[in-house]
Amino acid sequence: MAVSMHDVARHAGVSQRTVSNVVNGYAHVAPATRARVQASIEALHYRPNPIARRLRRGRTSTVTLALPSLHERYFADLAAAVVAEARLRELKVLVETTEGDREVELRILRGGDLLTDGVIMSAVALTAEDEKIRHPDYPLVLVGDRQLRSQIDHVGADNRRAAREAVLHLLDTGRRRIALLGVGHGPTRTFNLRRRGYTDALTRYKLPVDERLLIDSTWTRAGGEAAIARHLASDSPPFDAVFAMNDSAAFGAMRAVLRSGLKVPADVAIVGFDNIDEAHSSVPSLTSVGPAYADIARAALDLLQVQADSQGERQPEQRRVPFELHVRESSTPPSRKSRA
Amino acid sequence: MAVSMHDVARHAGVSQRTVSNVVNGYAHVAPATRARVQASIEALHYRPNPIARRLRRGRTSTVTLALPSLHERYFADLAAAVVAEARLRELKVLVETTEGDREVELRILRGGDLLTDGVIMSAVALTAEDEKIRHPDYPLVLVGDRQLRSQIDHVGADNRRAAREAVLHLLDTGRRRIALLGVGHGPTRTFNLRRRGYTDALTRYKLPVDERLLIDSTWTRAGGEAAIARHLASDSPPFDAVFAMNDSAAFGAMRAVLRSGLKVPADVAIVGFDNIDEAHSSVPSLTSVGPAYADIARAALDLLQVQADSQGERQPEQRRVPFELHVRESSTPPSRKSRA
DNA sequence: ATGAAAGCGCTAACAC
DNA sequence: GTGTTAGCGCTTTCAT
Repeated sequence: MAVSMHDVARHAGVSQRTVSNVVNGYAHVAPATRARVQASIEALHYRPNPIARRLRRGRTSTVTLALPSLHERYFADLAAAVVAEARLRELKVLVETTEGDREVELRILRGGDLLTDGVIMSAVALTAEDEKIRHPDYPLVLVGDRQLRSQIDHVGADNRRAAREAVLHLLDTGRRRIALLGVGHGPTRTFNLRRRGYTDALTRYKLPVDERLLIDSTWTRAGGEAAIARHLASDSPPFDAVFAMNDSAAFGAMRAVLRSGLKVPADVAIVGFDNIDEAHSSVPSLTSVGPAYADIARAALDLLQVQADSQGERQPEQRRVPFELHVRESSTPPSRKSRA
Repeated sequence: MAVSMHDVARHAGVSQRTVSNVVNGYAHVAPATRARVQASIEALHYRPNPIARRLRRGRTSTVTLALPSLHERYFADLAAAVVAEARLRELKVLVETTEGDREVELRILRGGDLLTDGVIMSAVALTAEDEKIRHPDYPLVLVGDRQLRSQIDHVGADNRRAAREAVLHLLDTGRRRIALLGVGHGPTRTFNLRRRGYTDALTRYKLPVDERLLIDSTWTRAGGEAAIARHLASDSPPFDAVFAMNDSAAFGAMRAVLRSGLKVPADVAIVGFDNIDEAHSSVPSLTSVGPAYADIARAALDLLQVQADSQGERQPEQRRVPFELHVRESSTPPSRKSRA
């Protein structure tokens, strides 16, 4: 067995209590005593046993992060953010992968093994019905773009606001005829929110929505390219910017625009959604809105803390965190120099 | 407080010992007793306290995985593999990110907080000198391509064998004049191992090494492209395959080959190293060797177990795990149909 | 087959 | 300012 607090106490000729006081940096320890205890700690190479401490304190200072996988960049980045934010709060993070397996998600909903102080989960297989089996006292926060759950705290990104910011960026840099690419496809809820953000921005500038600039297209590269090419070849009204529902469609649009002989961003600015890797490596690089991972992590850990502090008589909360707009070459104002 | 084993014992009218036996599935419990205890467990919604169990058992059944970051795909994939393999062994994984900070790595070397049963670390800032401060009894395994450490168990990938497999694949599919791209650059040790693998393969086929096919180049896209373009434009002997020291150089090579009017893979097969994302999305997709994450995870957890079981009188071990060859379009034999 | 009880290493309430 | 000590909830030795 390793050396315990008791051993140190004996070695220093004090009580265990005093050793504990020294180790935990409590006040009211005579300097001489403290020094003696410190010496014994070093002499014996004493290290406090964190498990005993956890048992005694009744808290683990650890949270579980349950994700479908770590192979997708989105989840890996989210995990990185949670680990970083947890570190600031002196918390550890236990990572579990669910592989999107409903059974695994259900087990976590029931409290898993109760090993940590709570769980942050990105659930993909749970249904609204499943909520009922949730462990009543075990802190749990859901993250991600899934449907709102009525009874469980949830952190999601603010699609409407993100779209508004993206479009405002285009308006702020002088664009006035902004096409919305990806209409009629994608997850309905998500699309509606983003379209509303598009409208919000135009309204802010007192501009009407021109229905002819709402371009029907799947959220794919091929779909975006075909739709934009078709638009450009037709007698539809021209645009000086494209706001695409995701980056794939945006890249398709970029290709169609360039092939038509127009320049990006000089003639047409392009903004995408999701901020995929390619967005910053493409030529020109693509302006895009992406999740603000640090904000998500912070909100999730905050909610866990709130649950731990409350005695159960709370109403569940939905926290919307903003996306981040990454301005790149595809929308750099024509008047400015494009960045390297 | 939550309901404890003691509560269940009282409720069922048995001793705590019997409840423990039931919970842990021990034999020698009368069926009737077991049923009664089970009923009480359910009635009271009893869940064993894992922290108390860990304290008592003296094991946490948890390992720490310390990585520089989770943003790089390599580390995220490694983490995914460790989590998956740990799950099979009924172990939990605590993830920490070091940000490549030497102080953080040193703290882990000293045993960190001793919270888990051991650490798997991908160290990037430690020097050979640092080894000395290692905690003597705390299981630690280093993973990655760093220099061999004499006193700490280490899991690394087998560069020589990987290169040999890659070149054998080219030879097996009929290539006979295989250029080695990236000579004179990159990490010396890594380069030497991979070149040796190249030679091994040729030797196996009783082919001589043609010095003129050892092409000097940085391990970058631009470097690879320039070097191959130069070679093709000169009167240097032609090749029917290129084995590049990494995928970036391989993509450069691919571009140079295509621009010269030659076809990939019909005229020239190309194989890279690292298996980066782009390798499977490019057109044509790139054959490449990459780390076998599952093998790394398995070896690392095995070593941790070995250390836990041994009483310190072991010699440190270096485990070399194989890379995996991902055959894609850039080296698909001309005789076969290229896959979609 | 089951009970009684010690004790893992720590924190903190209670003394003085 | 420091000592004494009772648990936190569990596993497990020693009984019977």
